[in-house]
Amino acid sequence: MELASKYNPAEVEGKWYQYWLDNKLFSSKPDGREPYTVVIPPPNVTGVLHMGHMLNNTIQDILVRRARMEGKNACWVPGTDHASIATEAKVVNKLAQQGIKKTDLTREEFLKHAWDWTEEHGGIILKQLRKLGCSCDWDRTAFTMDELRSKSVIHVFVDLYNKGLIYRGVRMVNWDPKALTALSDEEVVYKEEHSKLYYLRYKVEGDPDGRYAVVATTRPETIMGDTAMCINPNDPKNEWLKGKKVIVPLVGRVIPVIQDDYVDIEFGTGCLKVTPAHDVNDYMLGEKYNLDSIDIFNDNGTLSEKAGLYVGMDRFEVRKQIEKDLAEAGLLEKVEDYTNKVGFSERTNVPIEPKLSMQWFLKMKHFADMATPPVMDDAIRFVPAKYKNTYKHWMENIKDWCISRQLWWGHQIPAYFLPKGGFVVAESKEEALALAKEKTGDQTLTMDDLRQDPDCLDTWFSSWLWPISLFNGILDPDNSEINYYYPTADLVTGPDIIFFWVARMIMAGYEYKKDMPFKNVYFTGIVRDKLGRKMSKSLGNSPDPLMLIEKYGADGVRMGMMLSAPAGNDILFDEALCEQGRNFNNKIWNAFRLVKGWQVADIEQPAYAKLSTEWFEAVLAKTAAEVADLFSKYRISEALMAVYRLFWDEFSAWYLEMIKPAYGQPIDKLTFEKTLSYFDGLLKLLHPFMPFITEELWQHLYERKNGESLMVQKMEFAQTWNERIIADFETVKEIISGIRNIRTQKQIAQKEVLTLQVVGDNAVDLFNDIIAKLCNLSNILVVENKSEGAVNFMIGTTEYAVPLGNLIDVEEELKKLEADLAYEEGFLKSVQKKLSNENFVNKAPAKVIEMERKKQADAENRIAVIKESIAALKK
RNA sequence: GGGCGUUUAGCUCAGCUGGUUCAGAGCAUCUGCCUUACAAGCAGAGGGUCGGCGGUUCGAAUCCGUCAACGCCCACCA
Repeated sequence: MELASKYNPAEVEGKWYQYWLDNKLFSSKPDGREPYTVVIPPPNVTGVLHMGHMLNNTIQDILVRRARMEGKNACWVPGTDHASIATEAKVVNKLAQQGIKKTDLTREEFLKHAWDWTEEHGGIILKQLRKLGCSCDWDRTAFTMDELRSKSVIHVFVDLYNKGLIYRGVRMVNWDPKALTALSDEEVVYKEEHSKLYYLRYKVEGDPDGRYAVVATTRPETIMGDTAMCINPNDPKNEWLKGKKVIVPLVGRVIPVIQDDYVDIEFGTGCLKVTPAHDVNDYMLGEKYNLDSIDIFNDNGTLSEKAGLYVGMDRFEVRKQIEKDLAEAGLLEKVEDYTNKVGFSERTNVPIEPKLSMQWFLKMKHFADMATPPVMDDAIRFVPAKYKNTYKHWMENIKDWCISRQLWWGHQIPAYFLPKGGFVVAESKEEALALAKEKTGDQTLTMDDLRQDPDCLDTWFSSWLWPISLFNGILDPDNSEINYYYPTADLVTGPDIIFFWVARMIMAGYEYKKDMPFKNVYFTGIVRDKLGRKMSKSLGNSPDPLMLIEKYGADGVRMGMMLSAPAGNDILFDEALCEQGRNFNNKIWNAFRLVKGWQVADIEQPAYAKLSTEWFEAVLAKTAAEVADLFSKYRISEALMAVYRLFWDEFSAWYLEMIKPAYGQPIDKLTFEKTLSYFDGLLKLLHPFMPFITEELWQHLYERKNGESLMVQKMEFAQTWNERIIADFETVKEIISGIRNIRTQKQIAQKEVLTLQVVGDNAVDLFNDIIAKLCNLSNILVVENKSEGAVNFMIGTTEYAVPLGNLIDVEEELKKLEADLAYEEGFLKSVQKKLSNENFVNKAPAKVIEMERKKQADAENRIAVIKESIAALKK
């Protein structure tokens, strides 16, 4: 077989992916094996692949492929999320470009557009995952709004309502004036803003002296909603305002001065304007003191009729205008610069408006109580564990979840309003009608009399069921699939959705399966560029993943991602890492070319080759065990590094060089076959990280039958190994390095044959042939004294020397030896100091003292050798 | 304002309950090599008083305190 000197991923990746698909190797059905289940964090259905997905899905695929090779029944379920608010926004934008307003459409018309859009763009991202090599069971591809998932969501809503855990009511919610919907607390991100603090004058009603109170506010545009002013009862400077009434500037409304110790005496003037409709705290004050609530805003953030002033203007325009008007009216005391935190909508990035509105809520305490202990007790393991704290804190301060959204794209809330007030909740309109008749006693009611709540549910209200609903565990709770695949094994996701998704899945798991949804959660970091900046479209610092795959191959990119991705740490992505990945592919490729290029002959195995195979066998087994251990700790990038070094250093640089036959010579059959089997083992270890190149080479390693694949080979390695040979060979490596170093320093070509002298005892003489081979030595001799004109080096306490005759530079050699001597003497001194310290000798454990004594003896030994060498040179 | 985390070579990170010359790895850098698998390579080398200060200890990168810088999460101070 002729192989190019460079590996070309493009030629093989598509071929093998199709082969895996054709042979149904990703497919999973319940059987007698131990299941290993992973559910994909469903990407937005209309999204495209970005670097975060690349990282996340690479990790999942590595875990899944590894588990599959460990003999488990691996099932990775893919799917997409309808992403209610994000998708609806995209559709609205697209319609706007065509000159269509959402408000001009009926719900049905709009949903038709949304489904068209979903079908057009939907699933692109899943196709892209195939390019990356993801081994998902595509036959199981699901969508959070497909029939089964939708029915599950509706069923759960009705169930929780019947359990009394869902309620409807008017509450202060986070209102997104752009998306025109309520949001949950988690969908609000607080950002620091440089704004202004306005000091407004509120004249005291009927005050003969025309006195006024000053109120500091960041939102002067809300004064039209003021229904009280509040002071702290213990505030002496505002004592005079007690029991008075004040006049809202410009508006002219007379409002009472109330007292509550909520007010911070130190802040501003100690006077607080109270706007119950537009501030969460004011709302609480309003409730407490039974104040009027005037909602001055329309849903889109413009001023409503109720404001009386500035009607129809945008809230931020009003802020500018009212500042001028207040100043003109002499009602603006002063304006200060001020920094405060403003809540923004996570999706539309506009400032949130606290708004009183009728919404559906889920009571959360019940869920938090169930979901906290398993994480704290590590029944569900978080990697890294630090997120346990975050989780606990959120659970302990949980608030009810606003689950209704004023959107059309999503699961419509299964509540039906009755003609004469009230509502019923049911899974279908038929059931709703029956319930309605029962509730009202009115048997003449028809379907047409029922009006379904137009709102839909928060996206996360469907995603929280994902690990269950994927296996139809909601509608058919005891089916064989859910019983087999649930609980899933590992969840791989970002810490940014720990509350949105992870926590809530745990809640749903215990509510509906009485069990955890997954055993381990691996939190990835955020992918940043090499300067540490978040990747974003606007910065243009986010590489296109598909271009990267084209350039470096999927295996190269996967390795690039994994090289710097410890759990929980942000990863600083640098294309150079993909290059490293590609180079590694090439290394593997070329090692394969070498091995497969050998002539094999039926000759006896040379002793050095036998020893080499014994050594590598030990290294392979030991590293495989290390890798398994690292995987169990989810230290995946370290596992990759261990395999990388095994292949590059131990196998290619050492082992292959050791057994490589001389030019034109054949290799013995036994060594060759062992080498192929090591290659086979290496490919298995590598396969989860780089599936394509490993499959390509595995297929060529031996004759394979159609349908066979590395993907499903058993990852099995010896559990014990010869530790002694590994340790001995480390010494051998040092000896070889020492000789190579001499060659480099003295500029002696590899072709020139040298000899090696071992002064005293040769502890690793078994390896003489190998040392001679790798260093081009004619012989290795044990001597009592090294020859004159030999350059020496020490490994431990053994001296090695290479006779060079008159090649050596005496001056230079002396200099080097003097430096060594100085170092050794310094070292000896520090050891002696330790040993002469009574405290140390009395208190340190015997083992440690013994160690120090050995250090001392060794150092003395080496010093003697160096001094001897110096003396010899000076002669 | 509260909580958590990080700080080790130019970069990204290991270093578990303090003790084998423990200060490591990969990349990058430098030097020499187109040696018949691989220049996307081979061989060799340099580089850090483990953020600062203080403490515990015979002994601290490792434990404690404190300060600093950075990052993340949470929080209704207008």
